Amino acid sequence: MAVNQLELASRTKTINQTEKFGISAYISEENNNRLQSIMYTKLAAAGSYLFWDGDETEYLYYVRSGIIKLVKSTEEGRDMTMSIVQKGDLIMEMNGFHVSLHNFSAIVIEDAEVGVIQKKDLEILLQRHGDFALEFMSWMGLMHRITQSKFRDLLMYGKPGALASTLIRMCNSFGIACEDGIRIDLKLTNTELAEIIGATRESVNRMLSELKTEGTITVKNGQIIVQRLSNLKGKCNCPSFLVCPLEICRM
Amino acid sequence: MAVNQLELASRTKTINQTEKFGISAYISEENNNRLQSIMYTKLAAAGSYLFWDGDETEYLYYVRSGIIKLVKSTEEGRDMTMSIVQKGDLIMEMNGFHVSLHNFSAIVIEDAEVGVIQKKDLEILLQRHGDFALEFMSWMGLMHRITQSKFRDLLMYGKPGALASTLIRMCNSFGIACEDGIRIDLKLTNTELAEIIGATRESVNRMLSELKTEGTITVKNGQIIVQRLSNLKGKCNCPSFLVCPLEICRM
DNA sequence: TTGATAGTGTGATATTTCTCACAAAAGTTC
DNA sequence: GAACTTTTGTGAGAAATATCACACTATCAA
Repeated sequence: MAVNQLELASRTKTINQTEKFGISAYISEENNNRLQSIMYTKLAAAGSYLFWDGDETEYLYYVRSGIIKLVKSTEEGRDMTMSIVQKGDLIMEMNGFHVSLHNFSAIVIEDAEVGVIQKKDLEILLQRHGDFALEFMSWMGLMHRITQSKFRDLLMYGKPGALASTLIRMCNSFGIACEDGIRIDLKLTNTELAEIIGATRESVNRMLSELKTEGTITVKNGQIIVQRLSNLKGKCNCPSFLVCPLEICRM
Repeated sequence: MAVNQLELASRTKTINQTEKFGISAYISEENNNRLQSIMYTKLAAAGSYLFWDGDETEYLYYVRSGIIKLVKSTEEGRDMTMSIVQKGDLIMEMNGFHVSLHNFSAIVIEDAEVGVIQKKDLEILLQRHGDFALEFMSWMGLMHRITQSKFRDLLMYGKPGALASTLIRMCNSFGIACEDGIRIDLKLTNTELAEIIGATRESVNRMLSELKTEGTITVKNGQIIVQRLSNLKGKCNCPSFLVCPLEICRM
C-alpha cells in the first residue's frame, strides 16, 4: 500500500519547489532582497570544504544549490554528521558577532553555489532593520528546535529508531513523491548514514536490510524509496503528523 | 591529587557568583534593565510545572533563583531531560513570534522565582532596540551551540562518555571549588542522571561506582565531588580547556 | 521510633550494538 | 572489458547496555 495522498502532498519537497524554501520562507521579500544584496557568490566543488572545524566564524553561507554536510570529526577518525543542508539553507555558527571558532567542518557533497555573507555586513543589516532582526531570530529559534528534536530522536529509541527518524526527516527535506511512495533524492552510502545516527556501517546495513524485507523501504538506483512511512513512524514514536510540526521534522 | 588551581578558578561558579550570570553576561546593563522591566515575578514551588509539553509558547521565563529542568516525556513514560537551568538562564522555546507549541515541559526541581515575559512585549523591545536584538541573537546562537555540543557528547562516546560529559558540564554550571576538588551543588538521583544521558538508572549506578573506585569522584551528603576532572575529560574526548570554550561546555 | 517511601547497590540474564573478517557486487578508469 | 576502488552484505563472537529481581539504606513524617 502506498503512502496516502495527503501525506504525500504535505511531506515531500515537490510542492515546495515552486514556493519559498529555507530561510526565505521565514523572512519578507524585502528582507530577503537585503540579505541577498550583501552576498557574493562562490562555487564549491563536491569534496571541497567551505570551512574547517576550528576556523574563525567570519562568514555565513547561504546555499543556492548543491548539498553540503556539516561534520564534526574526532581525533580517532570517527566522524559525526550534524546536518545536511541544501538550497535555501543558511549555514551559520556563531555566538554573536565577536570572534569565535567553528565547531564543525562544512563539506560539499554535491557541487554547490553559495552566497558568502560577511558577519559584519549582516550585523549592520540586522541592526538597521528591526523587522529583519525579528524574522532572523524566528529562524534561529526554529533551527535550534530542529537540532533539539533531531538529537532527541537519535538518543531515545535505539539505533533502529534513530535510523527511522533520519529517514523520515530525509523524506521531508529531500523527498519526491513517486508512484511507490517517497523517493529520497539524495545518495548516501551506508557509512554516511551511520555517521548521521552515530552507529556503524554494518548496523545500518543490517537495519536497512530488515526495512527492505519488511516492505518499509526499497532501493532504486541507489536511492531509498520509503513505501510505508507509518512503519518508520512507529519505530521512533513519531506522533501523527498533525501534532508534529513539519517545519521541525527535517534534516 | 586535587584539580589544579587554574582549572578551579575558571571552571567553577564560585567566581562567577559576584559577576554577571546567564543571559545578563551577554547583554548590556541598559538592555538588561529593559528586559527586567517587562517581567512580572512568579514563584514556583518544587514539583510544579512552569508549562507543559504541548502548551502554547506564550511566555518566556527568566530564572531569578531555583532550579528548573526541561523534560521531554514519551508515551511509554520514559523521560528525557533536555536541560537544567538556574539563576540567570532564560527559558525560551519558540520559532518566532507567531503561535507555536512547547516541545517539552518545564519542571521546577528547587523552589524558584521566575520573571515571566510576554512574547509580545519582548518582540516590541527587540524591534525598538537594534543593539538589544543583536545581543539577544548572540545569546540565542550560543544556546544553540550548547545544545549541539551537548548532544554530540551524548551520542559519540558511549554511556560512560555521556556521563563524563554531563559531570563536566555540571561542574561548570553548578560546581563549587572545595578542598577535595569540585563539588556539584545540585542533588540529582541516579534516575535523574539517567534521564539526562539517555541510559538506565542501573547503568548510571554502576558507572558511578566505577568512577568512585577509580578515585575520579566521591560523594558527600548526596552531592558528587569531582576529584580528578582529567579522568572525566579522557572519557569524553574533551580537549584541553584552552580549546573548548567554557561558555559552551555547560548544562 | 516506627513505618512508609524513595533511592541505591548488585547479581543474573537478555538484548543491542560493535568489531573483525572476508566475500560479493557495483562503480570507475584506462 | 580488465583491473582497480568503493560499497554492500553477512557470519561469528565480543562488548556494551538494558532488564528483571530483590536486598539494603536513607529520608521523612507522624
